[in-house]
Amino acid sequence: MTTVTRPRIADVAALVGLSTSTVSRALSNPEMVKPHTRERILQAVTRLGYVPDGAARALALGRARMIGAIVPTLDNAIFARAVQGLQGTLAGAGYQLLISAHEYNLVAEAEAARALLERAIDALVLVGAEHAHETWELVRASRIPLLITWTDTVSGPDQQAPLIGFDNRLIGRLAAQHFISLGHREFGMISGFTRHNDRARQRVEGFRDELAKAGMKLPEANVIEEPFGFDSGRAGLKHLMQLRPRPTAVFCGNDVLALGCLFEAQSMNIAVPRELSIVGCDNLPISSQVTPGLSTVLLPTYELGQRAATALLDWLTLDRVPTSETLPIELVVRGTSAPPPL
Amino acid sequence: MTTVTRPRIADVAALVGLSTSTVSRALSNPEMVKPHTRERILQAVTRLGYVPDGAARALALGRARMIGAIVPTLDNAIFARAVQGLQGTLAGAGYQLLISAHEYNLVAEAEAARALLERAIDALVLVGAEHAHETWELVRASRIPLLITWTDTVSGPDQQAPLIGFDNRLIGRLAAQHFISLGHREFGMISGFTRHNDRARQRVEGFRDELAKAGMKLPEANVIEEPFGFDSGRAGLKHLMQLRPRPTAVFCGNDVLALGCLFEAQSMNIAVPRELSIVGCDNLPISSQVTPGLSTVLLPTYELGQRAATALLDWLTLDRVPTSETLPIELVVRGTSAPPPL
DNA sequence: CTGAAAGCGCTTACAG
DNA sequence: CTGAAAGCGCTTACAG
Repeated sequence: MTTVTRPRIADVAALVGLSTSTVSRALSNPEMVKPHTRERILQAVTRLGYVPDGAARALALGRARMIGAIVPTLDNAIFARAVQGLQGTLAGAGYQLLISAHEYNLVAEAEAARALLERAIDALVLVGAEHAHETWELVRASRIPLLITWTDTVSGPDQQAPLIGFDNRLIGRLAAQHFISLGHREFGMISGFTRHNDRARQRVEGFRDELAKAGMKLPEANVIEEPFGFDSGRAGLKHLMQLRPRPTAVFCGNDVLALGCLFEAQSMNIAVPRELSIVGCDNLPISSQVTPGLSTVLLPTYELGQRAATALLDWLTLDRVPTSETLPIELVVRGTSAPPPL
Repeated sequence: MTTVTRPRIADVAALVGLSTSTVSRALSNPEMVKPHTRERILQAVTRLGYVPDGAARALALGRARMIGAIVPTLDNAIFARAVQGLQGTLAGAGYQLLISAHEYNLVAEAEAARALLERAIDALVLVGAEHAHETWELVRASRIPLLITWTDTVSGPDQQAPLIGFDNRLIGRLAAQHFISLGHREFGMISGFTRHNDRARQRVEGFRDELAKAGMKLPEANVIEEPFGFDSGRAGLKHLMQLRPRPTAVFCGNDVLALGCLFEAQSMNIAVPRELSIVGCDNLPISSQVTPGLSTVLLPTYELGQRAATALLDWLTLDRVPTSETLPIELVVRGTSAPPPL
């Protein structure tokens, strides 16, 4: 009883006078063991506080019931929420989540991928389709299922990983259509860094393309790239407001930027929406709370996490390769939308 | 070359004509292998895309270089941020994070604990000192290091896990002192559920005790318990504003509640801070952005995550049991603070 | 500096 | 229904 190391399956077996085979079965395939035997084993398990060793189990079974996920950051509610959806659904099916963040650094992402692959994950979830060459190689060599999220567009020609995500170009197009329909003619955009970020890039492209279709331009100078964060939204607006002609409508790559932009407008005494319209992307909980409410493109990110989880589970347990999927998004119009000033 | 399973250490060994022992050493203890041999092995590793099997490695070594962490939710920036700090620091030292959330349900927490313990974690991080009996038993039986965070107060008499956290009573006391010094005499509090949440409970206690010291009361009816969320902050304020005498100062258990409270005050046309003062807790990034800025107790949660990580690393690698630690907190006064109306 | 062999703690055909 | 034995893929004393 005064063991200093944790109990092993052999300790349980010894206590009840049975073989480790039977104890193992009682735990993994209870129906293969006589009820009475099973009872005694379960009691011994509780008495000793026996918890199976995951490494040994994973080695014997060839799967660890762990999923790896690498996200840009957890320090943005939108990813935290998606991870929450992913983790909760996986846990419900007996899978645990190994999580890593790379802070928008694709080299760090590759290192994270290696670290996770070295820990016996059964599958890997990545955000976006743009990754370091090494990341692709590692995943390919490991031969585990890879699921791409957040985008519905492959980046290389040879990629065949299933995608569950959003049409990021459409996000920009929805914002542009909205502004155009309100009558705006001068536009600005505040984006996260587009380098190594396909989602950010596509949002800019979609916004610009839709404007072009209507015969309007989004000059390079009117697109501000900043790291994500409230202060970046603020700095972005300061920049944009110095341009002539001054933009009357600003699309922000996500709600954090858009809220920073909104707060800065208030600091600068620019009336929103009378003088300036703003559209964000994500629909964070806070976005409907602020005054005026933020117009934004709603992304169902919690559902994304859940869908990614179920897709992965189907893949792993039924060997059914998921079909790629584009989740529906919609523009939510709130108080930051109005026609341009006369 | 057309292997359908991933390469094993034996494949690498075969390719270079050496034993698996040598390949293993080249990877784990490079200095034990002749440089030229090492080179050849590394080339073979790259060529085959060999990544060691984590389960086998963990079984042989007796440690998996994985840490488990269970938090109430990731859907609150404050925990997401702490997890980010924890994960980043651990990854820097070669440890990966297995994460789980229990949505403030201690039974779910116990299940999560079991699930993580079954996956060969080297240590476990929990939030708060109040847990299901089963959780304590599981951790004890597993004999792995346990680190308690977010609080600096043990709950049972027999607990000896190190704690790295905050003085949650002090949080409430700081709010009370602040309100008292402004001249308030009628108080309200909006708290998360205190049942099974020692942090929330202690914040209420600290607030109430400090008021009592100054000869003032916080009646039961003036403490509103709601789940965490903006809407709860809103609902809480609606309740409080119906009380007579009406509170002029409201302390909220966290910033999400406080912001909801602030937004509702604006909806109800209650002037903040002229008619109502509000203090929150956490100092979320958004709290300094809104107008008026939210007065709050700043908790260094990112640092908490980092400190927890380094403490754990010391414990695991140097066998140095961490000493418990109370992280410094401070009241940040912003626009939601003012003397009561005459 | 390198290799053969034992061992980490499970699971599961195979036999009985 | 139960047990003896092999095997999962590594690591590491031990020998050379």
